[in-house]
Amino acid sequence: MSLRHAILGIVSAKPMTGYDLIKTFGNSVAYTWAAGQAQIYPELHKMERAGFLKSRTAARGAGEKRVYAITPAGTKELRRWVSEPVSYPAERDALRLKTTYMEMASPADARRFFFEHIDHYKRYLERLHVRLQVVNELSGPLLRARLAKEKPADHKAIIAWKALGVRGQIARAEAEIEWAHECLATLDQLHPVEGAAPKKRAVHKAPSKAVKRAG
Amino acid sequence: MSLRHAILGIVSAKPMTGYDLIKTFGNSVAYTWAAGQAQIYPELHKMERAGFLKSRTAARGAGEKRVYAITPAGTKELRRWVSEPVSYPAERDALRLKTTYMEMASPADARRFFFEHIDHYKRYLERLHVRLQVVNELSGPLLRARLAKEKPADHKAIIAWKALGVRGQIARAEAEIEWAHECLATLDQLHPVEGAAPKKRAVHKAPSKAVKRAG
DNA sequence: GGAAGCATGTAAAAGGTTACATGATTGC
DNA sequence: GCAATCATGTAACCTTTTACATGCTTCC
Repeated sequence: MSLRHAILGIVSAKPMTGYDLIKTFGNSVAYTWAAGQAQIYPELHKMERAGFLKSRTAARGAGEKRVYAITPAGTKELRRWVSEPVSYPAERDALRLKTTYMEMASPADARRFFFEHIDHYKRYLERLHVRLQVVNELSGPLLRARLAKEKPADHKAIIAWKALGVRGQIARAEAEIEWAHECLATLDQLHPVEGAAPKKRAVHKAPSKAVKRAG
Repeated sequence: MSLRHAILGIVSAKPMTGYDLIKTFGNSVAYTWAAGQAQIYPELHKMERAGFLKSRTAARGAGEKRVYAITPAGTKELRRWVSEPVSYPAERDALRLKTTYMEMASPADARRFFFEHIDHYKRYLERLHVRLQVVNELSGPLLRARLAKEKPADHKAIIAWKALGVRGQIARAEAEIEWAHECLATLDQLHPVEGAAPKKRAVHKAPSKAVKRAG
């Protein structure tokens, strides 16, 4: 149940509305724990009932909005969770499963998948590098709010751990890109492109036909 | 909905019972798509109703057991799915989220987490390497059954894709281990161990011991 | 007056986990 | 006889996704 703890982590830096929280989940936190609006509002209600959050109404023009702040019990729960061992979830990866049966797809489709894989993770990497810079330059408003609450002696550690979280995602993304290149290389060996200069050892295949096509 | 396609992939090699399928999910497939017994039996019923599988009863001593085989519709569905683009799920990683707030844990707890992370992925890596060897040596009964059904000209591609699926998981596990070492190095800088010789600019280097644990 | 963004919710369904529940067969 | 393993299921619960639903405020 980490959605709860992701929320506690965010509001521990600064009280905010559900809407603000949703935006935060769309930016910084999304790199490690994603959550949608339909999950966040009900969870806020549950957390207030459980005593981890306390809300107050604030003015918004003529109307009102609800601002959530962490309670001492919430802070305690956050620390408890941080110190508790993680349990590793079962592996589940659709593209990897698909790769296992990739001989059933056309070489063109296969090529497309791995290009898309590289593309996906390259774009993810770009956002991660931006995020890493934001962390290292302390240019994020939430991080600034957090640092303002903590002793200057602790700032170094706070920044280091945030950066390492991002670096972990970067490492994973880079591994995915490298793997996809490996897949493309294998694909080129299995199905040499007509007219293309053979790069390495050409694979000698007697039948010129493609492996197998859907149908 | 990849559970369905994982099942189709397995039974496309060889007809089997639900029980056999569960064992297979506990071994080979588990590396890319995990599923428990409580999911598999109901899914088999649904798939038979949908026409993707056909079951027949087989003798088991005095009793009976149910053997599922893929139908032409099932084969078609499998090929359709393989050729269909994947959609990337939202990122969700409990340890990475926890790392973001690791300054709230004690250095001892933090150290423990990353050692456990390394340990977890080292053991996973071991199983993956065994699996890779099984694939490359064609010593798995399911893979043999599959190859027996396909043209020898296609064998190379079938093996290559299975191996690449495993290699992807290996790449990811290795990236996790490297990252955890980076975290440990940072931890050493933030909280130098008493009596330890201070390294300047510690690069991620494995601590000589303690990474290993009895299985 | 209208668009963009602020703000807050609910409902239904899908997918997955944990626990419960049962009984036959094989090998020692 | 007993244990391990074969074999098949269900129930309750939790988490997440997709879609529906509403209305105010700010700025142009």
